[in-house]
Amino acid sequence: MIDPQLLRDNPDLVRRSQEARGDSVALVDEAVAAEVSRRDAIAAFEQLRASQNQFGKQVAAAPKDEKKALVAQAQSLAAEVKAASAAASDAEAEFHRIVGSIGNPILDGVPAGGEDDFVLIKTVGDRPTFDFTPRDHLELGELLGAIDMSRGAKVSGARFSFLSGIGARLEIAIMNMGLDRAIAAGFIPLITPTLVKPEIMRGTGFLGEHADEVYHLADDDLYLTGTSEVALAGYHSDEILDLEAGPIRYAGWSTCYRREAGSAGKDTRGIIRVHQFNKLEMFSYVLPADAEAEHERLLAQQEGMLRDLGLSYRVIDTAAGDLGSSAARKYDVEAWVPTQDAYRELTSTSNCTTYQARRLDIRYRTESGKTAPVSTLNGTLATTRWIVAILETHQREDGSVVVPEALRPYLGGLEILEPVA
RNA sequence: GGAGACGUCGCAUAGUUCGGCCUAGUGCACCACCCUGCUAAGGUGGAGUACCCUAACGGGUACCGAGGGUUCAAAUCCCUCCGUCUCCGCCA
Repeated sequence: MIDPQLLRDNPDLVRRSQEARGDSVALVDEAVAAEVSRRDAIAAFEQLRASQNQFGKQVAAAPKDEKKALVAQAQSLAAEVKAASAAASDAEAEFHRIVGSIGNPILDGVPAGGEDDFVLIKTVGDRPTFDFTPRDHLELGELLGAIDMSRGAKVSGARFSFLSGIGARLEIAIMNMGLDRAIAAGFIPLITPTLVKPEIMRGTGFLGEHADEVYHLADDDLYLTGTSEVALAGYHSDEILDLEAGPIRYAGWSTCYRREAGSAGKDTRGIIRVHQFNKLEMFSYVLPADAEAEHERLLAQQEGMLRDLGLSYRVIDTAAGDLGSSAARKYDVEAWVPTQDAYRELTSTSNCTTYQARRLDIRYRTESGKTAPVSTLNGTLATTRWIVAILETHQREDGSVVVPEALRPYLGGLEILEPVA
């Protein structure tokens, strides 16, 4: 949720953000109006309630013979209070509904527009070149006995896979490499629940426009998380955190589930876009003033991983329209995928400023002793999809794949992945 | 899945029998000040969260796991749900 104070003080800033995102600007004015009626309704209710409380004391103190008359008198007041109370909670709900649908105001410098309007920040590493026709990740995966899509489809349907043999080991290796680095950088490992309650899913902002991307278990009213960000953000919900000693950082390890509802026909081959994968996610709770610096830290962690895995990549500053509602800025790190002749997203890191924390009620104590929402940030540190870029980048003519040095310790020293007979 | 107990303002507890004197008492911890010649004890006061009104001082409302209900009035009565613990059953 955005800061209601911002709505009063600087609605223009919110309007500009909505505009850049391609979202409704009129919503801002609706929100301002809803705020006024909310306050009026609350004031009216509280005044009535105060007089009812006063009256209650009179009744309690009155001698027996006067009580009956007083009680009769209080009945109409009670009805008024009830009506005013209902009006106040309606106005409150309406206000939250409207304000809740306004996206996090973007940070300075975030480009306006949609998916293609990103700003390129940097390109790192030489694109691999081959003196043979490179195989795509699925062909390689099958040669290596690492990826089995057809059995995935047999058991669970399209967009499900089995990682077998070296494929399974490769995924665990990537995840473990990420975990070791995360621990070294002060992140606390956390294996998170992947089923969460509606309020947590809503609080993290995933039940907005993209609600159809989320699996829902109707019988239990629980949601399958598409990223451990959800559980990591919910972890400290309704808490007041002590950030005196610095940011609180977690590395969440979980399986992720996505319906991929809007991507029919897109990336249907291999494991680029599947319904289920594993991911190690960084998540930081920081003071608002430290959020942008933390964002750069998360990005640096991600770049370190890609660089040491020998991948060629670029970093982009995602355009406003391509941000989730919670993010005020998002950097994607995209690796070069030779057979697609394109950069594909391997990691994403978002600065949600205080937006997510406000929804989930995560606060810290300011110097004056007041409470204020913290800032939250998240970023991928390792995920199944990386197998795609690693296989394709480091492949050789015979279908074998050279293991990047940094990854070898996690594969028992294995240097070359050899095709199975 | 069955039976039972419990969920109170940081922690621990009182209050729930018979609704109003509980806008919630007490202890510990905490903060400020006082006293004290000493790493202690004592005294006084303060102290939760959110929202609303106010220039400010200050005032008001809500919150006793969550949500409904009964009532002039609910921590206290009723219903639903959630969580914790104990016992039993079932299953990897």
